[in-house]
Amino acid sequence: MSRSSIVDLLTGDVREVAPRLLGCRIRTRFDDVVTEVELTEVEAYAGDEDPASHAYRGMTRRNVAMFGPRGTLYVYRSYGIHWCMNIVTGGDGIPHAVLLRGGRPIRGRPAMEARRGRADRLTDGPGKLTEALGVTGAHDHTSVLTGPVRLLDALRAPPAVEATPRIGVSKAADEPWRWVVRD
DNA sequence: ACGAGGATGCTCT
DNA sequence: GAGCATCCTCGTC
Repeated sequence: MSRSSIVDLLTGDVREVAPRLLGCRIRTRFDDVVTEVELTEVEAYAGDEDPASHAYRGMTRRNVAMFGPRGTLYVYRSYGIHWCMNIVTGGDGIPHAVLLRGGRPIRGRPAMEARRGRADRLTDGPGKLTEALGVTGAHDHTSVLTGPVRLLDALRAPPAVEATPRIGVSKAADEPWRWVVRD
């Protein structure tokens, strides 16, 4: 089965799509400053089937973007301080999404260091990754297919991945819906 | 290596 | 008013 487009990449059950995103890239371009990472850590959130999802109880002011088309970015504020980013996979009003939790910088490292205010631990957490890429609430509801925050296919063969329970959730804490690139 | 605690603000009950 | 899909610093071992 071959992949013909990024939309195809995002099509399917969110628990199949999420691990498939490992090795793919997120590239942002703001005022001609380009930063790019290769994804190494993701989590799946399965809407009304998933008590840990922000969309478990339906649409709220915060989570509207999750009900948008496949490829919509859902950016929310975490613990009052950080921004975290998801890519919507459900489409058709189905609020399934993949939380981007970590990556490896492959382009624009100086800009990432400037945004993070340090030179180490640039992208090894959802808040850090989002900050390094310059993504904020202003980008909520934009599309990773056409917007300033772009999802790009992997440059090489898919990496070996490993499934674990999700981080920091209290509901459905046993579901192994977090995937990381195996070291 | 690991754990505790603080910063900080918004969402939903 | 409670509870966060977190991060950082500073203790201690």
